[in-house]
Amino acid sequence: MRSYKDIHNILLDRIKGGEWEPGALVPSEADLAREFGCTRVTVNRAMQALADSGLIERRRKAGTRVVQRMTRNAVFEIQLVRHEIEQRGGTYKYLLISRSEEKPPQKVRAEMGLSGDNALLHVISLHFADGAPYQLEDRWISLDTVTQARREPFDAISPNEWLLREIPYTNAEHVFRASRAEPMDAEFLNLGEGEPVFVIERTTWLSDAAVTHVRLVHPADSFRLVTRDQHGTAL
Amino acid sequence: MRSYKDIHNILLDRIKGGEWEPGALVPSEADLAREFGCTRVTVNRAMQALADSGLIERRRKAGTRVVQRMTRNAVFEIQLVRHEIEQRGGTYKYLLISRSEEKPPQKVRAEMGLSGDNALLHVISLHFADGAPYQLEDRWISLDTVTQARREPFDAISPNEWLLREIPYTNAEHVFRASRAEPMDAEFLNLGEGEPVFVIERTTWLSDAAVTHVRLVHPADSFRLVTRDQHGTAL
DNA sequence: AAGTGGTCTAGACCACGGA
DNA sequence: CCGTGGTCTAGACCACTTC
Repeated sequence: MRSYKDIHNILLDRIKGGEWEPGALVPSEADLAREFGCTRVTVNRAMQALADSGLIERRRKAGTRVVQRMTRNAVFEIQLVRHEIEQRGGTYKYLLISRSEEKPPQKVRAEMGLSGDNALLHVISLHFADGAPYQLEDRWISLDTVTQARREPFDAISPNEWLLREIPYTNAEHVFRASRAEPMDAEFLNLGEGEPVFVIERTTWLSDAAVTHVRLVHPADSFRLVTRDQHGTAL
Repeated sequence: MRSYKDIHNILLDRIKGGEWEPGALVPSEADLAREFGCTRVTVNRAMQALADSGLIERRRKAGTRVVQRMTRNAVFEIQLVRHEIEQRGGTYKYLLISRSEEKPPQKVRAEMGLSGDNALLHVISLHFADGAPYQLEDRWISLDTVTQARREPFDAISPNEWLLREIPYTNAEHVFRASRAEPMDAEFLNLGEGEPVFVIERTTWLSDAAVTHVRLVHPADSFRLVTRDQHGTAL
């Protein structure tokens, strides 16, 4: 018998192989169901998977077409810094640098979409791989959303890890860029000022409430982000 | 009536709201089906969506649990450079720098997983935004996989655009990093040597055959990669 | 109006894997 | 063993959108 996965793969091959060209109209579910000797539901499931991975577009009555758009998606996995390091067989160390309640700069406030001028929790810390500074974490935490953070010293566990363990989030925004080491970056990462660094800025929300905004700075030489992407592999 | 999307959202709320904590066992499909007054299939569909977005883990007999593993996926969209620039209202310009058949350096060969020592097509080109160099494209194209490339001069259309239009691919690997401008980068991007750049290296395959490997270099100041991610949003 | 995808039900069998 | 998820069928109704 043909499972929806079989059908998915067959259809995938037809697209990859060029049998169904970009923009082409694909047979209807009913036709394919007849062809494969199964129910329309089964075909539907295979096609939904293809649509989810962005290879086809479906519209009622208009039918299903192979996409023409020239964008593809790439997926990367967000891990704990600690796991990232340990997974490569490195030794991880964490160091708290400072922890205070402060009013954030305008830029952070804007990024998090905050309206009032409440103080946030500002935690700066450092992550080491094999004894060398690997990542500087400069983080702002909303005390309105994450009230528990007020009681957490962050001296033994990084905000990164604590938040990920304690606080769910629903939305995230990432910005990746190359930049020059700022004075603080240079000091803690043992770099000359202006040397290249890889910066990740991440803001997360729980529903509409901002949770945290963080700036993660890595020495350019010791950091790379890798993705491996396959068509048809859903998230 | 309750649709699978309703159920999906209800379950999502229970996870987000902390009613079902990380690691907790979720009721069985049969129980939930009774609770919502629908078929098990409908519940199954809602749960599959949650599993796809990585919020729950399901195992036969063991049941379904809210994940504890704290990795999440982020998705970014890969566009044509031209579209990227035009979408921001910028003016795009393309310039071919060189085009030749050469044996690639060992590093490129390894990245593409090539065994022989065939020559590849080596195309270097430059993409401008509003008159300023935006991206240097240093690309190797497999002439075995992409025989048509031999006849394409790439003087009017960039390899980036040509490949995306002509050649399907099935797998891709991306590496993102910050780096120092190499001599060639500095020359074409109007940078001082050693200044920070943002580098993307992409290799793509069609089934198991390598298609192309490219190194895309951007001045650090004018490039950022942004993602916006929501739970439950499949690819 | 009619064709196409979206979804549900009721019932069934199977595959996996924990106890 | 047996509970849980994985999947299929047959039939049905609905929702959308183009013709």
